[in-house]
Amino acid sequence: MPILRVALNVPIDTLFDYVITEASLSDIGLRVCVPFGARKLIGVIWGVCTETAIPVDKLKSAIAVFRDIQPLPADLMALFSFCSKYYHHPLGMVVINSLPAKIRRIKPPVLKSEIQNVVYLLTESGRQIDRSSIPARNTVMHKLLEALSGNTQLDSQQARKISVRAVKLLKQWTAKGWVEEKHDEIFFDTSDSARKMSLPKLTPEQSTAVSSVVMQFDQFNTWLLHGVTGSGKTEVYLRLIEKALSENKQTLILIPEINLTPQLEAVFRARFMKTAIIVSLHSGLNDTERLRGWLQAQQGIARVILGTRLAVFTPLPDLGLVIVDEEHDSSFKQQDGLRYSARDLAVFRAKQAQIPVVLGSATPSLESYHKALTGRYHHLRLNHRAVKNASLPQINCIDMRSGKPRIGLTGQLIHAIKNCLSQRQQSLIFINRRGYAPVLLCRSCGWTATCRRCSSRLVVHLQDKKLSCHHCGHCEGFPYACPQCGDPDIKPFGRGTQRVEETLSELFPAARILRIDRDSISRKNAWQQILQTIHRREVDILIGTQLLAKGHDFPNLALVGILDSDISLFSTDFRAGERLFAQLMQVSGRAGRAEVAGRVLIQTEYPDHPLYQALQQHNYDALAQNILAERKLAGFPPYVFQALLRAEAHSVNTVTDFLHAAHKLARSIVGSLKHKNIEIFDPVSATMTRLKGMERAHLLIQSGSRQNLQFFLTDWYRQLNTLSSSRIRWILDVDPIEF
DNA sequence: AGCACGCCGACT
DNA sequence: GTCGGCGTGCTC
Repeated sequence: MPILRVALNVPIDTLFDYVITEASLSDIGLRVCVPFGARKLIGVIWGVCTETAIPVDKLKSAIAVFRDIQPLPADLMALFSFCSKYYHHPLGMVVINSLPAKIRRIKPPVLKSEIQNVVYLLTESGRQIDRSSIPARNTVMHKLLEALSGNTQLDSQQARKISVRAVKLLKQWTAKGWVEEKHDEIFFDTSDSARKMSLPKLTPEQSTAVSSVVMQFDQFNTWLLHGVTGSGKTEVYLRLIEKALSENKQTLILIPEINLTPQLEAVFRARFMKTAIIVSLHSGLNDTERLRGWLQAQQGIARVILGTRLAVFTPLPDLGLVIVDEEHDSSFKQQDGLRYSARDLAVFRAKQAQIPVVLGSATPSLESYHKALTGRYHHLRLNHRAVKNASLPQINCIDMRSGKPRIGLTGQLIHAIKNCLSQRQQSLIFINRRGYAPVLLCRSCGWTATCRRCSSRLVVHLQDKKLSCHHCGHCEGFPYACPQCGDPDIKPFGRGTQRVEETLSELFPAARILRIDRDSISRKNAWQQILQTIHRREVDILIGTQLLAKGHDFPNLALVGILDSDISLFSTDFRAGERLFAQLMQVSGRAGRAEVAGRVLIQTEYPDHPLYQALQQHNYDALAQNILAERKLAGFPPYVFQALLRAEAHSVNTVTDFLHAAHKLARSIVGSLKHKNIEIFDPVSATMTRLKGMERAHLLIQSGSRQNLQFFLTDWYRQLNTLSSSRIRWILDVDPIEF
């Protein structure tokens, strides 16, 4: 009897064998339902063979093989294997967790209308409904009828935009005969005329970039598309996608996890609406939508796949091009469970498929930049802005060494805002700290409000009279007096977005001020409305956190003011400088993108700091090379490769005991002389020592050779498994970016 | 990760 | 005498 080797979603890095009456090699990659202990699980058939090392009395029979969906393609399975080996994470967990939730269930999904979009339209009797007979308070019904009037078709996604209940209503109306369901037929005009709409003219730099990649379109190459903000990287992507489409290839585009997906999606749809199906895979999708996108990609129906990091695991039979936009963005690195870097895996996929991969950024990660400098990546530069007359903003520091203003805003910045207001231009104040104030302080005893579950201070949110922990979400009421000494003189200390908003509305009572941070964007589609409000010039002053910094165009923005960025200059995290620079470059890039000249003012006590100097000169290279030189000297990435053993438990002792044992183990493994070049550090507590009630610490391993590090980790990981107890939770983080 | 098994304290 | 607490260990 044949034996199935099955990958299961359990934290044991091994395949499990099952007997089955009939199976063939073509079943590899199919889902299978198997008994596992006392429960039933779904797994993926990783191999079919006739022998097993497992004693016969232990072998069980598989329950059912699912053939509703094509097996996972071999290249995707190879990606999973690589991922499991490289990140030292159980294979089954890698595989199963990257599949759409609907096909991870023991009960297979109902697939009938998944792939083809169903559209709804009014029937003859539906058109004769007397709308006045429907009570006015049934607003959803009215909106839906309005949307369907004039023979308009709606798909379920459009219906959901009207209301979440609209989809259900459509089903009810279908039953009543008011509405009919139709399978949307997909017509594509693949003629040249359809492709060559009126395209924007490329700048010489853009043309060079496009033609360089196009010339080597049939081989693996990593291209670092290094273009200043507003230089038109998106247009380069669009031309390359067009090339891929013309060769009948699929394109995978990875984007950071921010609310910018709809924007980019709209741009892509506008360009390729007539020529290709675009699928968007982001966190806002429900299970059905995600499955539909995944299946359309897997069947080759979708030609352009736009998604956040998880999309790197999509099956793509005709993959011809990979793009990673904002490649420096840290959201490409998963920060729990399997801690993979979608950017690195994207490069792996391109290599696998022997196709080009384009990493785009205005401020590349130092890892990528270093690879470009050393020739492993091809460096493509866009040094000029693409829009006519749009120049890079002028960036200046406001020297605060002579004294910090009590209200947090210098006279110079206030004056600049006033100027903008009088010229009816918009300004943006960037402060990367939400809430009213970061600290609540007792003036007489020095007590500060701290979180019970985390080693963090509670942030003052004055508007709802709450103290809130930005790490675990814990919220509590505002105390009337100091809980330690009883003194009622407790005061918010420092500044967040809310306080800046308060100050500015006092200074400019007539100005229309809009604060944009995670607190102000509570509702889901509020973001779209906010952007429209800004574009319609219904706002004079914007106040925002990094939410505002990324990717959006604000054509009328003339001034960006940056507050309190100095803290990051002296962070213990060696990547803080790199991140701050990227962020400030990014937010500065919001100014002067169209024809309004832009200006950026940075309030700082360190105007001579190399980071600000480089920023003022728009000189990424100077700073990057400066930091690289430091890193080389100090022996930091990208000159060494790191792995972090992260551990957490309720008690500190459990964590330290485990890490000390792991440390001893590591030393003995290295001592056996099998391993070279491995540097083992002592266990230290994490930057956030306590998080959500868990004590956290870690142990760093470093090596000048990625291969040496991997050899070591494989040995170490195997033995760590025997060391663990139920009290401790641990994980290996390969190429960590947070500590 | 689950889930069973197992060994000790408070209940009808 | 048993219900249930969660520590330990196994899952093809």
